Amino acid sequence: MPTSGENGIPAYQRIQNTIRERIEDGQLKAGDAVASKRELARVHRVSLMTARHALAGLEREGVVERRRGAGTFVAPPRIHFNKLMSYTEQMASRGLAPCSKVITSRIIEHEEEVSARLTLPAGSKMVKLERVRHTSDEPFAFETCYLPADKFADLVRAPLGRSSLFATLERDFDVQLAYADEEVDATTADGRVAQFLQMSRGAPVLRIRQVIYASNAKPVIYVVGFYRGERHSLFIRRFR
Amino acid sequence: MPTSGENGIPAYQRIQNTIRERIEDGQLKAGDAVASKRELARVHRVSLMTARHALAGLEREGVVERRRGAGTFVAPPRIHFNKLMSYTEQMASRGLAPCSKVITSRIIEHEEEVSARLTLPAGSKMVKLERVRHTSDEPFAFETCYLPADKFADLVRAPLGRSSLFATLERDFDVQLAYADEEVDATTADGRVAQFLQMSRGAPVLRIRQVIYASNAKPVIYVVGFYRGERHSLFIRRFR
DNA sequence: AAGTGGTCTAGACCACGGC
DNA sequence: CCGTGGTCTAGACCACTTC
Repeated sequence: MPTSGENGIPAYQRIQNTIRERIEDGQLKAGDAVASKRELARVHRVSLMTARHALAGLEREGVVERRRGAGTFVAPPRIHFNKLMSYTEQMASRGLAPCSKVITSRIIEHEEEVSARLTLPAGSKMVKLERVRHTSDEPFAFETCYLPADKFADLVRAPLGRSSLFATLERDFDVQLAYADEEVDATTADGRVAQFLQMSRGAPVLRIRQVIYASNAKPVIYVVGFYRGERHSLFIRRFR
Repeated sequence: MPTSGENGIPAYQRIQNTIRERIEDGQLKAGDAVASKRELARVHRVSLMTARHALAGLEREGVVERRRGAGTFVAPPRIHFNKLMSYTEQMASRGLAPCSKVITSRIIEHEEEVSARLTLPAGSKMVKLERVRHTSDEPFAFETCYLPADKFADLVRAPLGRSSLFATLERDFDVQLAYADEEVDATTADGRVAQFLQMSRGAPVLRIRQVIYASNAKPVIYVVGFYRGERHSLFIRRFR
Protein backbone atom coordinates (compact mmCIF):
# COMPACT_ATOMS: atom_id res chain seq x y z
CA MET A 1 0.00 0.00 0.00
CA PRO A 2 2.15 2.77 -1.22
CA THR A 3 0.55 6.15 -1.57
CA SER A 4 -2.60 5.91 0.47
CA GLY A 5 -3.20 4.35 3.81
CA GLU A 6 -6.93 3.94 3.67
CA ASN A 7 -8.28 7.13 2.15
CA GLY A 8 -6.53 9.33 -0.36
CA ILE A 9 -4.25 11.45 1.76
CA PRO A 10 -0.61 10.54 2.24
CA ALA A 11 0.38 8.86 5.48
CA TYR A 12 2.81 11.59 6.46
CA GLN A 13 0.03 14.16 6.21
CA ARG A 14 -2.27 12.07 8.35
CA ILE A 15 0.44 11.89 10.97
CA GLN A 16 0.95 15.65 10.79
CA ASN A 17 -2.76 16.23 11.18
CA THR A 18 -3.04 14.06 14.27
CA ILE A 19 -0.17 15.97 15.85
CA ARG A 20 -1.55 19.34 14.86
CA GLU A 21 -4.93 18.42 16.30
CA ARG A 22 -3.35 17.34 19.54
CA ILE A 23 -1.66 20.73 19.79
CA GLU A 24 -4.79 22.67 18.93
CA ASP A 25 -6.81 20.67 21.43
CA GLY A 26 -4.35 21.59 24.14
CA GLN A 27 -3.29 17.99 24.74
CA LEU A 28 0.18 19.10 23.73
CA LYS A 29 1.56 22.44 24.82
CA ALA A 30 4.64 24.42 23.89
CA GLY A 31 7.73 22.59 25.03
CA ASP A 32 6.04 19.21 25.36
CA ALA A 33 7.71 16.30 23.68
CA VAL A 34 6.03 14.92 20.57
CA ALA A 35 6.11 11.18 19.93
CA SER A 36 9.49 10.16 18.54
CA LYS A 37 9.86 9.09 14.94
CA ARG A 38 10.12 5.44 16.05
CA GLU A 39 6.97 5.67 18.11
CA LEU A 40 5.09 7.42 15.33
CA ALA A 41 6.26 4.75 12.90
CA ARG A 42 5.04 2.01 15.22
CA VAL A 43 1.72 3.63 16.07
CA HIS A 44 0.85 4.64 12.53
CA ARG A 45 2.30 1.49 11.00
CA VAL A 46 4.65 3.34 8.67
CA SER A 47 8.36 3.25 8.05
CA LEU A 48 10.81 5.46 9.91
CA MET A 49 11.36 7.56 6.80
CA THR A 50 7.68 8.37 6.59
CA ALA A 51 7.43 9.28 10.26
CA ARG A 52 10.50 11.44 9.89
CA HIS A 53 9.05 13.13 6.81
CA ALA A 54 5.99 14.05 8.83
CA LEU A 55 8.07 15.63 11.59
CA ALA A 56 10.29 17.43 9.09
CA GLY A 57 7.25 19.04 7.52
CA LEU A 58 5.92 20.18 10.86
CA GLU A 59 9.27 21.67 11.72
CA ARG A 60 9.35 23.62 8.48
CA GLU A 61 5.97 25.05 9.36
CA GLY A 62 7.31 26.05 12.76
CA VAL A 63 4.89 23.77 14.60
CA VAL A 64 7.60 21.69 16.27
CA GLU A 65 11.31 21.87 16.97
CA ARG A 66 13.54 18.89 16.54
CA ARG A 67 16.62 18.57 18.72
CA ARG A 68 19.07 15.89 17.70
CA GLY A 69 19.58 13.35 20.40
CA ALA A 70 16.86 14.83 22.54
CA GLY A 71 13.55 14.61 20.75
CA THR A 72 10.87 16.60 18.99
CA PHE A 73 9.03 19.28 20.93
CA VAL A 74 6.08 21.55 20.38
CA ALA A 75 7.39 24.95 19.29
CA PRO A 76 6.38 28.08 21.20
CA PRO A 77 3.47 29.93 19.58
CA ARG A 78 4.77 32.13 16.83
CA ILE A 79 4.58 35.86 17.04
CA HIS A 80 3.51 37.42 13.79
CA PHE A 81 5.95 39.91 12.47
CA ASN A 82 5.60 42.10 9.44
CA LYS A 83 1.93 41.42 9.26
CA LEU A 84 -0.21 43.69 7.19
CA MET A 85 -2.67 45.11 9.70
CA SER A 86 -4.92 48.08 9.72
CA TYR A 87 -4.64 50.68 12.42
CA THR A 88 -7.83 49.30 13.89
CA GLU A 89 -6.42 45.78 13.96
CA GLN A 90 -3.16 46.95 15.49
CA MET A 91 -4.96 48.75 18.25
CA ALA A 92 -7.20 45.77 18.86
CA SER A 93 -4.24 43.42 19.08
CA ARG A 94 -2.90 45.56 21.90
CA GLY A 95 -6.24 45.83 23.59
CA LEU A 96 -6.65 49.53 22.79
CA ALA A 97 -9.58 51.31 21.27
CA PRO A 98 -8.91 52.74 17.82
CA CYS A 99 -9.64 56.41 17.49
CA SER A 100 -9.43 58.42 14.33
CA LYS A 101 -10.88 61.56 12.85
CA VAL A 102 -11.74 61.92 9.20
CA ILE A 103 -10.38 65.17 7.77
CA THR A 104 -11.26 64.66 4.13
CA SER A 105 -13.37 62.14 2.26
CA ARG A 106 -14.04 62.98 -1.34
CA ILE A 107 -13.38 62.21 -4.98
CA ILE A 108 -10.38 63.79 -6.61
CA GLU A 109 -8.73 63.53 -10.01
CA HIS A 110 -5.55 64.64 -11.68
CA GLU A 111 -3.15 63.60 -8.98
CA GLU A 112 -0.85 61.93 -11.42
CA GLU A 113 1.78 60.72 -9.02
CA VAL A 114 -0.86 58.92 -7.01
CA SER A 115 -2.65 57.41 -10.00
CA ALA A 116 0.68 56.11 -11.21
CA ARG A 117 1.25 54.39 -7.87
CA LEU A 118 -2.09 52.67 -8.30
CA THR A 119 -1.26 51.90 -11.94
CA LEU A 120 -4.29 53.89 -13.09
CA PRO A 121 -4.44 56.00 -16.25
CA ALA A 122 -3.50 59.65 -15.81
CA GLY A 123 -6.50 61.75 -14.83
CA SER A 124 -8.34 58.85 -13.18
CA LYS A 125 -10.78 59.67 -10.43
CA MET A 126 -9.82 58.44 -6.99
CA VAL A 127 -11.23 58.44 -3.50
CA LYS A 128 -9.10 60.53 -1.18
CA LEU A 129 -9.38 59.92 2.51
CA GLU A 130 -7.43 61.87 5.09
CA ARG A 131 -7.46 60.78 8.70
CA VAL A 132 -5.70 61.70 11.93
CA ARG A 133 -5.03 58.78 14.25
CA HIS A 134 -4.92 59.18 17.99
CA THR A 135 -3.72 57.17 20.93
CA SER A 136 -5.51 58.33 24.02
CA ASP A 137 -5.68 62.05 23.33
CA GLU A 138 -2.41 62.56 21.54
CA PRO A 139 -2.30 62.62 17.75
CA PHE A 140 -0.10 59.84 16.49
CA ALA A 141 -0.36 59.70 12.73
CA PHE A 142 -1.72 61.59 9.76
CA GLU A 143 -2.66 59.28 6.93
CA THR A 144 -3.93 59.89 3.43
CA CYS A 145 -5.43 56.99 1.51
CA TYR A 146 -6.22 56.88 -2.18
CA LEU A 147 -8.37 54.24 -3.88
CA PRO A 148 -9.62 53.89 -7.47
CA ALA A 149 -12.97 55.71 -7.65
CA ASP A 150 -14.45 53.42 -10.27
CA LYS A 151 -14.82 50.68 -7.71
CA PHE A 152 -14.70 52.45 -4.39
CA ALA A 153 -16.55 55.73 -4.88
CA ASP A 154 -19.13 54.66 -2.31
CA LEU A 155 -16.46 54.79 0.35
CA VAL A 156 -16.98 58.52 0.75
CA ARG A 157 -20.33 57.67 2.33
CA ALA A 158 -18.98 54.91 4.58
CA PRO A 159 -18.75 55.63 8.32
CA LEU A 160 -14.96 55.45 8.40
CA GLY A 161 -14.79 57.50 11.55
CA ARG A 162 -15.90 54.40 13.41
CA SER A 163 -15.37 51.35 11.26
CA SER A 164 -12.17 50.02 9.79
CA LEU A 165 -11.24 50.72 6.20
CA PHE A 166 -9.79 47.22 5.86
CA ALA A 167 -12.91 45.63 7.27
CA THR A 168 -15.16 47.74 5.05
CA LEU A 169 -13.24 46.79 1.94
CA GLU A 170 -13.20 43.11 2.76
CA ARG A 171 -16.82 43.01 3.87
CA ASP A 172 -18.68 45.47 1.67
CA PHE A 173 -16.49 45.60 -1.40
CA ASP A 174 -15.44 41.96 -1.60
CA VAL A 175 -11.77 42.81 -1.78
CA GLN A 176 -9.22 40.44 -0.30
CA LEU A 177 -6.16 42.40 0.80
CA ALA A 178 -3.00 40.34 0.45
CA TYR A 179 0.23 42.29 0.86
CA ALA A 180 1.76 45.73 0.84
CA ASP A 181 5.00 47.30 -0.23
CA GLU A 182 6.16 50.02 2.08
CA GLU A 183 8.72 52.70 1.57
CA VAL A 184 9.94 54.31 4.75
CA ASP A 185 12.01 57.43 5.11
CA ALA A 186 12.53 60.38 7.40
CA THR A 187 11.43 63.87 6.55
CA THR A 188 10.35 67.05 8.26
CA ALA A 189 6.83 68.04 9.12
CA ASP A 190 5.44 70.67 6.82
CA GLY A 191 2.80 73.14 8.01
CA ARG A 192 -0.19 70.91 7.51
CA VAL A 193 1.40 67.79 8.95
CA ALA A 194 2.75 69.74 11.91
CA GLN A 195 -0.70 71.12 12.56
CA PHE A 196 -2.42 67.75 12.56
CA LEU A 197 0.29 66.10 14.64
CA GLN A 198 0.53 69.04 17.01
CA MET A 199 4.24 69.44 16.61
CA SER A 200 6.42 72.24 15.37
CA ARG A 201 7.09 72.69 11.71
CA GLY A 202 10.42 71.17 10.67
CA ALA A 203 10.35 68.46 13.33
CA PRO A 204 11.39 65.02 12.12
CA VAL A 205 8.64 62.63 11.10
CA LEU A 206 8.60 59.11 9.79
CA ARG A 207 6.98 58.96 6.37
CA ILE A 208 5.56 55.63 5.23
CA ARG A 209 4.26 55.28 1.71
CA GLN A 210 2.40 52.09 1.17
CA VAL A 211 0.82 50.39 -1.81
CA ILE A 212 -1.58 47.71 -0.64
CA TYR A 213 -2.40 44.95 -3.09
CA ALA A 214 -5.38 42.64 -3.32
CA SER A 215 -4.88 38.93 -3.66
CA ASN A 216 -5.17 39.27 -7.43
CA ALA A 217 -2.04 41.46 -7.26
CA LYS A 218 -3.97 44.61 -8.23
CA PRO A 219 -3.07 47.71 -6.24
CA VAL A 220 -6.06 48.82 -4.17
CA ILE A 221 -4.87 51.48 -1.78
CA TYR A 222 -2.07 53.96 -1.78
CA VAL A 223 -1.39 55.35 1.68
CA VAL A 224 0.95 58.12 2.70
CA GLY A 225 1.35 58.35 6.45
CA PHE A 226 3.30 60.70 8.66
CA TYR A 227 4.20 59.51 12.14
CA ARG A 228 5.68 61.51 14.95
CA GLY A 229 9.39 60.81 15.10
CA GLU A 230 11.05 59.90 18.39
CA ARG A 231 7.64 59.08 19.76
CA HIS A 232 6.49 56.13 17.74
CA SER A 233 8.48 53.60 15.84
CA LEU A 234 8.09 50.79 13.41
CA PHE A 235 9.05 47.21 14.12
CA ILE A 236 10.27 44.86 11.46
CA ARG A 237 11.61 41.37 11.63
CA ARG A 238 13.93 40.33 8.85
CA PHE A 239 15.07 36.83 8.08
CA ARG A 240 18.27 35.67 6.52
CA MET B 1 28.47 3.93 3.76
CA PRO B 2 25.63 5.72 5.35
CA THR B 3 26.31 9.22 6.53
CA SER B 4 29.41 10.28 4.65
CA GLY B 5 30.30 9.81 1.04
CA GLU B 6 33.99 10.47 1.16
CA ASN B 7 34.39 13.46 3.44
CA GLY B 8 32.14 14.43 6.31
CA ILE B 9 29.27 16.19 4.58
CA PRO B 10 26.04 14.36 3.82
CA ALA B 11 25.48 13.16 0.31
CA TYR B 12 22.33 15.21 -0.16
CA GLN B 13 24.25 18.37 0.68
CA ARG B 14 27.00 17.51 -1.77
CA ILE B 15 24.36 17.10 -4.46
CA GLN B 16 22.79 20.42 -3.51
CA ASN B 17 26.16 22.12 -3.68
CA THR B 18 26.96 20.82 -7.13
CA ILE B 19 23.60 22.08 -8.38
CA ARG B 20 23.98 25.44 -6.66
CA GLU B 21 27.43 25.85 -8.16
CA ARG B 22 26.13 25.06 -11.59
CA ILE B 23 23.52 27.78 -11.19
CA GLU B 24 25.99 30.31 -9.84
CA ASP B 25 28.42 29.54 -12.64
CA GLY B 26 25.71 30.26 -15.16
CA GLN B 27 25.69 26.72 -16.55
CA LEU B 28 22.08 26.55 -15.44
CA LYS B 29 19.78 29.50 -15.84
CA ALA B 30 16.28 30.26 -14.62
CA GLY B 31 13.82 27.89 -16.20
CA ASP B 32 16.41 25.30 -17.18
CA ALA B 33 15.70 21.73 -16.18
CA VAL B 34 17.80 20.30 -13.38
CA ALA B 35 18.83 16.66 -13.53
CA SER B 36 15.95 14.43 -12.49
CA LYS B 37 16.03 12.58 -9.21
CA ARG B 38 16.78 9.33 -11.04
CA GLU B 39 19.66 10.85 -12.92
CA LEU B 40 21.05 12.46 -9.79
CA ALA B 41 20.79 9.13 -8.01
CA ARG B 42 22.67 7.39 -10.79
CA VAL B 43 25.37 10.04 -11.21
CA HIS B 44 26.02 10.52 -7.49
CA ARG B 45 25.57 6.85 -6.70
CA VAL B 46 22.88 7.43 -4.10
CA SER B 47 19.37 6.15 -3.63
CA LEU B 48 16.33 7.88 -5.04
CA MET B 49 15.30 9.04 -1.57
CA THR B 50 18.60 10.81 -1.11
CA ALA B 51 18.44 12.48 -4.50
CA ARG B 52 14.89 13.54 -3.77
CA HIS B 53 15.89 14.90 -0.37
CA ALA B 54 18.50 17.06 -2.09
CA LEU B 55 15.95 18.51 -4.51
CA ALA B 56 13.39 19.03 -1.76
CA GLY B 57 15.90 21.10 0.20
CA LEU B 58 16.72 23.23 -2.81
CA GLU B 59 13.04 23.82 -3.42
CA ARG B 60 12.52 24.95 0.15
CA GLU B 61 15.32 27.44 -0.31
CA GLY B 62 13.63 28.68 -3.46
CA VAL B 63 16.53 27.63 -5.69
CA VAL B 64 14.48 25.27 -7.82
CA GLU B 65 10.84 24.50 -8.56
CA ARG B 66 9.57 20.97 -8.83
CA ARG B 67 6.66 20.22 -11.10
CA ARG B 68 5.15 16.79 -10.77
CA GLY B 69 5.28 14.87 -13.96
CA ALA B 70 7.38 17.50 -15.67
CA GLY B 71 10.67 17.87 -13.84
CA THR B 72 12.73 20.14 -11.64
CA PHE B 73 13.65 23.56 -12.93
CA VAL B 74 15.84 26.43 -11.84
CA ALA B 75 13.62 28.97 -10.10
CA PRO B 76 13.54 32.56 -11.36
CA PRO B 77 15.80 34.80 -9.31
CA ARG B 78 13.90 35.75 -6.21
CA ILE B 79 13.16 39.29 -5.33
CA HIS B 80 14.27 39.50 -1.78
CA PHE B 81 11.93 41.32 0.47
CA ASN B 82 12.66 41.86 4.11
CA LYS B 83 15.81 39.88 3.86
CA LEU B 84 18.49 40.32 6.43
CA MET B 85 21.44 41.43 4.38
CA SER B 86 24.65 43.14 5.23
CA TYR B 87 25.55 46.41 3.57
CA THR B 88 28.12 44.51 1.54
CA GLU B 89 25.51 42.01 0.38
CA GLN B 90 23.03 44.77 -0.47
CA MET B 91 25.56 46.56 -2.57
CA ALA B 92 26.62 43.33 -4.27
CA SER B 93 22.99 42.49 -5.11
CA ARG B 94 22.79 45.78 -6.98
CA GLY B 95 26.12 45.32 -8.65
CA LEU B 96 27.76 48.11 -6.68
CA ALA B 97 31.02 48.03 -4.82
CA PRO B 98 30.65 48.37 -1.06
CA CYS B 99 32.65 51.17 0.45
CA SER B 100 32.93 51.92 4.11
CA LYS B 101 35.34 53.59 6.47
CA VAL B 102 36.00 52.34 9.97
CA ILE B 103 35.83 55.16 12.49
CA THR B 104 36.21 53.19 15.70
CA SER B 105 37.07 49.58 16.43
CA ARG B 106 37.74 48.85 20.06
CA ILE B 107 36.59 47.19 23.25
CA ILE B 108 34.27 49.12 25.51
CA GLU B 109 32.42 48.36 28.71
CA HIS B 110 29.75 49.95 30.86
CA GLU B 111 27.35 50.87 28.14
CA GLU B 112 24.42 49.42 29.99
CA GLU B 113 21.72 50.17 27.48
CA VAL B 114 23.65 48.31 24.84
CA SER B 115 24.55 45.34 27.01
CA ALA B 116 20.88 45.04 27.91
CA ARG B 117 19.94 44.89 24.23
CA LEU B 118 22.39 42.02 23.83
CA THR B 119 21.08 40.43 27.03
CA LEU B 120 24.54 40.63 28.60
CA PRO B 121 25.22 41.32 32.27
CA ALA B 122 25.73 44.97 33.16
CA GLY B 123 29.35 45.99 32.76
CA SER B 124 30.11 43.39 30.10
CA LYS B 125 32.86 44.15 27.66
CA MET B 126 31.78 44.59 24.08
CA VAL B 127 33.34 45.25 20.73
CA LYS B 128 32.30 48.63 19.40
CA LEU B 129 32.59 49.24 15.71
CA GLU B 130 31.69 52.52 14.07
CA ARG B 131 31.57 52.79 10.31
CA VAL B 132 30.52 55.31 7.69
CA ARG B 133 29.01 53.79 4.57
CA HIS B 134 29.33 55.46 1.18
CA THR B 135 27.71 55.14 -2.19
CA SER B 136 30.01 56.54 -4.82
CA ASP B 137 31.46 59.49 -2.94
CA GLU B 138 28.48 60.49 -0.86
CA PRO B 139 28.15 59.31 2.73
CA PHE B 140 24.98 57.31 3.11
CA ALA B 141 24.91 55.83 6.59
CA PHE B 142 26.65 55.96 9.92
CA GLU B 143 26.44 52.67 11.75
CA THR B 144 27.60 51.56 15.17
CA CYS B 145 27.78 47.84 15.89
CA TYR B 146 28.20 46.21 19.27
CA LEU B 147 29.10 42.56 19.84
CA PRO B 148 29.87 40.58 22.99
CA ALA B 149 33.63 40.84 23.57
CA ASP B 150 33.97 37.43 25.15
CA LYS B 151 33.48 35.78 21.80
CA PHE B 152 34.26 38.48 19.30
CA ALA B 153 37.16 40.44 20.77
CA ASP B 154 39.33 39.42 17.83
CA LEU B 155 37.08 41.44 15.55
CA VAL B 156 38.97 44.60 16.40
CA ARG B 157 41.88 43.14 14.44
CA ALA B 158 39.78 42.01 11.47
CA PRO B 159 40.11 44.00 8.24
CA LEU B 160 36.55 45.28 8.31
CA GLY B 161 37.38 48.18 6.05
CA ARG B 162 37.42 45.71 3.20
CA SER B 163 35.64 42.56 4.21
CA SER B 164 32.06 42.11 5.35
CA LEU B 165 31.19 41.84 9.02
CA PHE B 166 28.53 39.24 8.24
CA ALA B 167 30.92 37.19 6.17
CA THR B 168 33.63 37.41 8.83
CA LEU B 169 31.26 36.25 11.53
CA GLU B 170 29.92 33.39 9.50
CA ARG B 171 33.30 32.30 8.19
CA ASP B 172 35.80 32.99 10.97
CA PHE B 173 33.60 32.88 14.03
CA ASP B 174 31.28 30.06 13.05
CA VAL B 175 28.16 32.10 13.73
CA GLN B 176 25.04 31.54 11.69
CA LEU B 177 23.01 34.74 11.54
CA ALA B 178 19.31 34.02 11.37
CA TYR B 179 17.07 37.03 11.84
CA ALA B 180 16.90 40.56 13.14
CA ASP B 181 14.40 42.74 14.90
CA GLU B 182 14.49 46.30 13.72
CA GLU B 183 13.07 49.39 15.26
CA VAL B 184 12.75 52.31 12.90
CA ASP B 185 12.02 55.90 13.75
CA ALA B 186 12.81 59.40 12.60
CA THR B 187 15.05 61.73 14.51
CA THR B 188 17.35 64.65 13.90
CA ALA B 189 21.05 64.51 13.22
CA ASP B 190 23.15 65.50 16.19
CA GLY B 191 26.59 67.04 15.74
CA ARG B 192 28.51 63.83 15.27
CA VAL B 193 25.97 62.20 12.96
CA ALA B 194 25.66 65.38 10.93
CA GLN B 195 29.41 65.52 10.57
CA PHE B 196 29.76 61.95 9.32
CA LEU B 197 26.79 62.22 6.98
CA GLN B 198 27.82 65.67 5.76
CA MET B 199 24.50 67.24 6.51
CA SER B 200 23.45 70.05 8.73
CA ARG B 201 22.70 69.49 12.36
CA GLY B 202 19.00 69.05 13.03
CA ALA B 203 18.24 67.59 9.63
CA PRO B 204 15.91 64.59 9.66
CA VAL B 205 17.50 61.16 9.64
CA LEU B 206 16.14 57.66 9.69
CA ARG B 207 17.33 55.78 12.74
CA ILE B 208 17.33 52.00 12.61
CA ARG B 209 18.17 50.04 15.73
CA GLN B 210 18.66 46.39 15.04
CA VAL B 211 19.30 43.34 17.17
CA ILE B 212 20.63 40.52 15.01
CA TYR B 213 20.21 37.00 16.30
CA ALA B 214 22.10 33.82 15.52
CA SER B 215 20.24 30.69 14.59
CA ASN B 216 20.35 29.59 18.22
CA ALA B 217 18.28 32.71 19.02
CA LYS B 218 21.16 34.37 20.89
CA PRO B 219 21.63 38.07 20.16
CA VAL B 220 24.94 38.62 18.41
CA ILE B 221 24.99 42.17 17.14
CA TYR B 222 23.31 45.37 18.17
CA VAL B 223 23.43 47.99 15.44
CA VAL B 224 22.37 51.60 15.55
CA GLY B 225 22.35 53.18 12.13
CA PHE B 226 21.57 56.69 10.95
CA TYR B 227 20.54 57.15 7.35
CA ARG B 228 20.12 60.39 5.46
CA GLY B 229 16.43 61.18 5.32
CA GLU B 230 14.75 62.12 2.05
CA ARG B 231 17.69 60.59 0.26
CA HIS B 232 17.51 56.95 1.10
CA SER B 233 14.59 54.87 2.14
CA LEU B 234 13.72 51.49 3.46
CA PHE B 235 11.56 48.97 1.65
CA ILE B 236 9.40 46.48 3.43
CA ARG B 237 6.89 43.99 2.20
CA ARG B 238 4.18 42.95 4.58
CA PHE B 239 1.78 40.08 4.21
CA ARG B 240 -1.72 39.71 5.52
C1' DA C 1 23.33 2.64 28.04
C1' DA C 2 19.20 3.86 26.09
C1' DG C 3 16.78 6.75 23.30
C1' DT C 4 16.62 10.34 19.85
C1' DG C 5 16.99 12.51 15.41
C1' DG C 6 19.90 12.45 10.82
C1' DT C 7 21.30 10.03 6.96
C1' DC C 8 20.88 6.36 3.71
C1' DT C 9 19.69 2.07 0.85
C1' DA C 10 17.51 -0.33 -3.17
C1' DG C 11 14.18 -0.71 -4.63
C1' DA C 12 8.44 -0.26 -5.29
C1' DC C 13 4.00 1.77 -7.05
C1' DC C 14 1.16 5.94 -7.98
C1' DA C 15 -0.25 10.22 -10.40
C1' DC C 16 0.81 13.33 -13.60
C1' DG C 17 2.87 15.84 -17.88
C1' DG C 18 4.24 15.99 -22.48
C1' DC C 19 4.75 13.93 -26.87
C1' DC D 1 4.06 5.80 -23.88
C1' DC D 2 7.84 7.19 -21.14
C1' DG D 3 9.89 10.07 -17.92
C1' DT D 4 8.97 12.91 -13.95
C1' DG D 5 8.24 13.84 -9.17
C1' DG D 6 5.59 11.98 -4.77
C1' DT D 7 5.09 8.51 -1.54
C1' DC D 8 6.65 4.55 0.90
C1' DT D 9 9.12 0.29 2.86
C1' DA D 10 12.00 -2.16 6.40
C1' DG D 11 15.36 -1.85 7.86
C1' DA D 12 20.71 0.06 8.83
C1' DC D 13 24.45 2.89 11.08
C1' DC D 14 25.96 7.36 12.98
C1' DA D 15 26.09 11.29 16.19
C1' DC D 16 24.10 13.19 19.74
C1' DT D 17 21.68 14.02 24.42
C1' DT D 18 20.19 12.49 28.64
C1' DC D 19 20.26 9.73 32.46
